[in-house]
Amino acid sequence: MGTTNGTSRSKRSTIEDVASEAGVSVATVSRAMRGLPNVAISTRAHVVAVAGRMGYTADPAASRLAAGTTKTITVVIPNLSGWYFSTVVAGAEAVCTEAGYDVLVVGIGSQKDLSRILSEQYHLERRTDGLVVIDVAVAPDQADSITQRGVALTSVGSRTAGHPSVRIDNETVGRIAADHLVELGHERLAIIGAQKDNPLSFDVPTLRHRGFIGGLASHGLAVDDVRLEGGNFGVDGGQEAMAALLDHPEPPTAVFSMSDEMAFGAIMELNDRGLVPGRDLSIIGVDDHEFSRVVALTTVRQSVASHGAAAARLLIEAMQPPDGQGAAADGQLAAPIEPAEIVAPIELVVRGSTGRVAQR
Amino acid sequence: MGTTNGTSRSKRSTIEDVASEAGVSVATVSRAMRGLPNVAISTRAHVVAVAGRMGYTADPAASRLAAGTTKTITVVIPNLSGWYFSTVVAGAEAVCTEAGYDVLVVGIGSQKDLSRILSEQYHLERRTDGLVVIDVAVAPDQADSITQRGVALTSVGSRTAGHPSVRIDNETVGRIAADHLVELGHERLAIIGAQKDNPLSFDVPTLRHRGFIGGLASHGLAVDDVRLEGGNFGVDGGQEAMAALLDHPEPPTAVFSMSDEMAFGAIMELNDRGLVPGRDLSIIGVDDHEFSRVVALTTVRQSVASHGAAAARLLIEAMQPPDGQGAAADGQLAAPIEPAEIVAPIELVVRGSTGRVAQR
DNA sequence: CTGAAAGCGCTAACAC
DNA sequence: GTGTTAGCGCTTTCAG
Repeated sequence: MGTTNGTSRSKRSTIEDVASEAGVSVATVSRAMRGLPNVAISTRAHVVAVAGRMGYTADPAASRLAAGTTKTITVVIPNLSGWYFSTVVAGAEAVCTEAGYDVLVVGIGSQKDLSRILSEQYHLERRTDGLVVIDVAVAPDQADSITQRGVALTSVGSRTAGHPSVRIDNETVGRIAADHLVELGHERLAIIGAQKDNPLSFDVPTLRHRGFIGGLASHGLAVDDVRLEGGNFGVDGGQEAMAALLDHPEPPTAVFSMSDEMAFGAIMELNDRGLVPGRDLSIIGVDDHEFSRVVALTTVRQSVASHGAAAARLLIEAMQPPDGQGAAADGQLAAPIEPAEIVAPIELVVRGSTGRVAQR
Repeated sequence: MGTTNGTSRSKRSTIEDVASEAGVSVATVSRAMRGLPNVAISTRAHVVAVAGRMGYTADPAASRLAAGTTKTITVVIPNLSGWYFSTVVAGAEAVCTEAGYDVLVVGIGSQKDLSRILSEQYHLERRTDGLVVIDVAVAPDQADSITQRGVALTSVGSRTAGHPSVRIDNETVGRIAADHLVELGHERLAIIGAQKDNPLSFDVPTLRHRGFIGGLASHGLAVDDVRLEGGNFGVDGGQEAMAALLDHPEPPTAVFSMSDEMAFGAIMELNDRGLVPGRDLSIIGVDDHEFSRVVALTTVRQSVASHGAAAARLLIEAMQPPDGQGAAADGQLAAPIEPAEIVAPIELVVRGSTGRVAQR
């Protein structure tokens, strides 16, 4: 008993099916389904009901082509494995899915991959409505080109000028670590994870380093004595760094590891040498990795999952059409609202890996 | 100097632009770009060159609509955070991206979410060409409906009848653990992570359990003495389970933890009680988690990242058009090729957490 | 408030 | 081999 042709209900229903079934035009169905204005309240109810009964939903591919909007958010990360990144992604994914967005994940192995994504011919704007960029440096001009193409941008871990971001205050992280260690009486200190080279940049290691040094200074400690070791933010790097530190004739009594993962490696090295963390040598990390409590690592906690969620929310918000109701009454342009910059809380979590300086 | 209209090169070029610029029809451009047959070799070269010069690439949204194919693969997981899942995803993502597929990630909190994805109106087939399902049970009829909709399916962690899969032999996992412990002289054993209820199913805990028991039996050990504790496969669960075991008047001398993460929790509990793993009580896990070596956990290793990569490859292979060149010479139907079922290798990794039974 | 019609950019028959 | 021409299913002016 169909309206137009007698096709049985085997195929997936299209907007036309719904239109004829509801006795309205496709345009009306389209409006009704998307909550656009200019639809009689009763009409809308009817259409929605019919659509529901028929199990109709707009074909995403078709609406993408027609509307140029994708209902998709892309998460860009250096690599998916690794606790930090996957946790952030998990937080973001939950929010996006909840809001009806598909979540695309792309791993950026090298800076090259980034430019590929950003290149004209990748059709970024045809694939996604917004980008959540995690711990990837986006140059200002890249960022602008992204938004000019109609793609929203939010970063977590570092800020991108003019765009929303979620991050922690990395200098304070360093300062908290320094305070804690100094209060325990330590004076021979070292850092694992420091970026030895460019000491003026604004990247995470540098900021934490600066904060740490600053913290020491404010306690009247000489900052030149702090030994630095690199460490690629992985377990291996941490272990090697600690080994190097311990091989020195006069090893530190406390070390600040810029990530928990490196701290784990450092702790392994201590164990291997029969030293016990918190007694023979104090170590403090950053993150509060899920595993930190297993090895009783003192750390500066950040709640990574919530960072991802917050970033996703900012992004979704940024993607809402510029204005809803009251178009600026007077002729003034709406003041270019400052993009939200969330500085997430951090917190010292004291466990067994730090203790009073051992008297020698 | 354009061919048709004088629009400057400001807008992204379409297939028509390329066609007129190359002096051929859009159909030819389409064929040439996609490597389809029936294009003169010289024409193809020319078209590709022109397209390259113009920075042209097919708009994904448009080709999805027209061709019904998405060049997108969807990874379905219980949750993204967690070492196991994120590692599998990382492996899959790398392969998919390499092959030119976009990677969609969807977290399945509950069984409900799965059915949502699978429901008609989600237009699964309009969003993705294939599914990699990680540790999610897909019912046979669900699986069939998926492929009937033209979406390929591969699972990792468990097999789905009639579809490619990547998994390990979980019974052997249990057996290896049993062998190791028995060889060290242990006789009072326990399992952490056992599924106490449905002992006949084919899920992972059950299989490992069965293998473990079987292994003991083949050494002539009574299987009824094995204490079972649940444990949700997380650190907390492992800790609680170990606590329960130790509170028993006659605690085991060795325990088989069905995952490394639970083993970590168990080790915490041992530490808290001043017991040392491998001396006072032996514990063996499964996975070879990246942190297992940090706590010297003996474990049955599986190489998780490669599982994800392998699954992605199987999927991509399965999505290739049924046949390329030599259509079956005689009238026979091509034998319905058995879907590949990869049983990945596992390996005992002995570290410090297991040792000879302590003499009391 | 609603409908008609013109595309969105590409692919896939079908002719030549 | 190559060109022509319908659509894919939806959104969006533009009239009423």
